[in-house]
Amino acid sequence: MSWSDERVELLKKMWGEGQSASQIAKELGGVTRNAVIGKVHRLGLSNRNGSGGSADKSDTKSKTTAKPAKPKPAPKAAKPQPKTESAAPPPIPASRIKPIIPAGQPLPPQPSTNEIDPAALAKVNEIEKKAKKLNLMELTERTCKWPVGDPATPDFWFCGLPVQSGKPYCEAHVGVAFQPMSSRRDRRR
DNA sequence: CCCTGATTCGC
DNA sequence: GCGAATCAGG
Repeated sequence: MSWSDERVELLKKMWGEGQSASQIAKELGGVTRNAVIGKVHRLGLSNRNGSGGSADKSDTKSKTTAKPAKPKPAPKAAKPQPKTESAAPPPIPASRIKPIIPAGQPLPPQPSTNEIDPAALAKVNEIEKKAKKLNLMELTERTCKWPVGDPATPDFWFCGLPVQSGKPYCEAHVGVAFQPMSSRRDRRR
């Protein structure tokens, strides 16, 4: 496989969208994430908004062969969140979350959507925009299994983003799924 | 352990 | 130019 124009385009697009190298590699097919990363570097893309790993990689002494030196060219000035969003009106119409779990797995406590941390909900709405939208078959042990939409419609899919820990959901969904049992104003009745 | 990106270096 | 191997970090 070579880097055809189209493939490079897709690479750029996805990288720009913040997709991970491995995800891009999967999408392209025929390449590994290393290939993607290598290409990204060669293309001169590399850091998108500072995030992900660390931009600072200390030089690694001498390994096997003598390494001359590794001067640290100071990057550009600090970029305070470019926020380059042109057309992205997130109306979020019927973005109702109706969690329904595939098999016998920990069910998310039906979010009442009114007793959940608003910030957490906002986060969910945001990540759901770039969810992988996997179907049941594509779920793996480490893809977020948070269901979105109505299982009875074609708009049903699973988040599919990388799960946070040993949990079944990604960070955002864990946020709304595992609300600290509190705020529950113990209203005896 | 899973993942991320970064870098190096033989091809 | 390419990307596996390796590195470094979360």
